[in-house]
Amino acid sequence: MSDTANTRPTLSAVAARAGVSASTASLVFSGSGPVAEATRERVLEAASALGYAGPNPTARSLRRGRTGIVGVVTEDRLGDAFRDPINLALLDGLGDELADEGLGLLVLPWSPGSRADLAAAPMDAAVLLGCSADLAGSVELLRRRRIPLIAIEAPPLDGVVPIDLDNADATRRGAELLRELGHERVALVTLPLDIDRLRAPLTPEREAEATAYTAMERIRGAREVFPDATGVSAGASTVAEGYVAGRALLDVPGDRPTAIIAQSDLLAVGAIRAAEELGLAVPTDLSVLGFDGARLDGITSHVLTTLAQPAVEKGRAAGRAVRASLVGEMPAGVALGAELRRGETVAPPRA
Amino acid sequence: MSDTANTRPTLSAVAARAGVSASTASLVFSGSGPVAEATRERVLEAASALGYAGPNPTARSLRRGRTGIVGVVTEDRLGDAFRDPINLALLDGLGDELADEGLGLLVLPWSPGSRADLAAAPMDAAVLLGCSADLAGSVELLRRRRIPLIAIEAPPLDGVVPIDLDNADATRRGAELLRELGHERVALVTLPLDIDRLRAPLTPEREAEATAYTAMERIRGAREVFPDATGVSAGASTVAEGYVAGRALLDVPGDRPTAIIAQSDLLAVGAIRAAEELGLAVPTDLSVLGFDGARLDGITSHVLTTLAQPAVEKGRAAGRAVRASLVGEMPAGVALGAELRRGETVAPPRA
DNA sequence: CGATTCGATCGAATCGATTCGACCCGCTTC
DNA sequence: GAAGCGGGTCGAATCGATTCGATCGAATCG
Repeated sequence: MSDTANTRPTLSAVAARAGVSASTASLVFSGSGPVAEATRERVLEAASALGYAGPNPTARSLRRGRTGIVGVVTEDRLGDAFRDPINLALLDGLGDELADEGLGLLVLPWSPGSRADLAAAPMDAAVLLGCSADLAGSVELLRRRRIPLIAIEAPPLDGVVPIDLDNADATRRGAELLRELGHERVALVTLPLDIDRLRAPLTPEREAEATAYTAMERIRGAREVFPDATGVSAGASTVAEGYVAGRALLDVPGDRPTAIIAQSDLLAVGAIRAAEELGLAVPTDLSVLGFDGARLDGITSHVLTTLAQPAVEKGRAAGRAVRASLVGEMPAGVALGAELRRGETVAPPRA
Repeated sequence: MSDTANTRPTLSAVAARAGVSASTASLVFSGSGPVAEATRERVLEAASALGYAGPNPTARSLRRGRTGIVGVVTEDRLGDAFRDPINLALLDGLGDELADEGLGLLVLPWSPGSRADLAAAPMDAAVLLGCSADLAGSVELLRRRRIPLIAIEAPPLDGVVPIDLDNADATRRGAELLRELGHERVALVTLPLDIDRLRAPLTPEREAEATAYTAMERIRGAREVFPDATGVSAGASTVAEGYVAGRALLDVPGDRPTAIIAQSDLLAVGAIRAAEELGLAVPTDLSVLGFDGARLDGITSHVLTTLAQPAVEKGRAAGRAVRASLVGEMPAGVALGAELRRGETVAPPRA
């Protein structure tokens, strides 16, 4: 107790007190190398007497060239990124896979302008998650740091390992179902098209300038079946936004769409709510297709027809890619598929 | 291009190429100290020629004694901790407050046994978030590292800055409202009592062994008004768990409770759902009180009567405490209050 | 019994920066 | 013209560990 200085004890201090060299003390803590039992005990005793908490992580990282940290680059505020159940599922998978390796997740909310942190944050690898905007910019910055980069559902980028989802094809299959049922007037409710997250009708101009890869791929898939399909973009993947979008599409004079392709389940639920509020029954008066198939704890009583994606597996795949990169391999990209899950929200259009 | 070795360039390499000393090159990047404009340019030029991405964060951290990282110790899997809207709101506040300072959040899901990471993760401070179980153990470990510790709603701990909520008092006020309305048979749906998260009726034994501070405080507050109140503990703060708890409390022979005090809004929603499924109208046949007052995007159409807590502010307060600690101050703890928000889910009991 | 091996330990170099004090030089100031 | 000053640069120490190669005694082997 008495010799516990008010400064953090170092390994050398412990070694000195135990009467051994720093090298030997280091071996005791790192476990790499033979140490006599008696010595080990003396060192540990000295450590606990000094209140030594183990090797300084920073110093160890410097020497070893590994921080044990994986950055997760998300958009926005932390909370927003994690508000989406699909991201949460992904995090579950990612965390799982990395925890085994003792890797921690450093969350890097990233907005254009604040890129300083990306350059200065200690990490061994980075996972780019839904960086719809200016992905290229951040990638460039990170690439210079020569750390492995894994991107979730991003356009192909040199030197970046892609973890992909067949967004276009899955949406196409969903759209085909609608067409087979007889639908012709189909409207889209898309995810935000860019960081501005404008809540507005789709226009060729807006689509041309869109930066959100996932949203655009899903639009593309829908158009393969309904080439003229249009719709509105939501400001976020939430029920509230889906509701607003739903009102915009349904509360109009003239011919309403008979089906809505929503780009997330939350948006779908919102659209359904809007429909019901307008006196439209789902699926009798309106079919609604979702995307994600994530657990929507308590959010709705409808069993959505949706394109269920393997979100946890997406995270796991990313985690495995990170691990592979860290041992020097160049992991192959992964392409995952979503599966059309038939629920109770689509039906033939009313005659 | 040609002299870009396959190894990461260092500051010295840049300095050498620019024909200056490492010290001067360092000044260029850190900005602390005068550098002639011409020199600065030469250094930056050399840096970009070598593809230098800026000072190695780890080395910088070692020298400066600061990592720029704040650990957030949560329970469980990442996803679970973030599934609770109240934690998300807290993260928003915390992230906001820390981002200004350039601090990143390192997420440390912590389960008994895996405490290795807590010892080895580089961080300048740690925020303990809902560490119901074995808090003492992790605190001891972290305290040895001499880093500032901030705990959200935890029992008082030496050397740990508390960010508290008046859980007991708030619940008491909610309970008083119920009593004033005439309720006598009141049941509790509590948050998990410990890491086992047993979904089971409350018993004196279980309560005695409970480790979840928040849950116990809220129980205590309720008992100040209804000393004999009992109920069930949920396995998580979710609608599904609330539903199960609600069934357990309501689907019974004999006298049902006329009111339920749920320890979170999600649990309250679940309980309401259970009630309605049993043909009980809320609030006519059953009053339900929630806790949190967080945004429940699209989860329910009921306007909950609840104890709204300032979750974002809780995060901000934690963030401020972290910042204060980092400049050497010993921040005072903060005690926040929840406010009874009258919704449409409580009413006098049916006569 | 000499040679070899092995286990235990240590010294010194190293990881990649930051920072303090010294130094040089050109200018002002009395 | 000497002293003083301050901008600009550099050398060397330092942060706290890890790790490689060397050393040394004891045990094994032929």
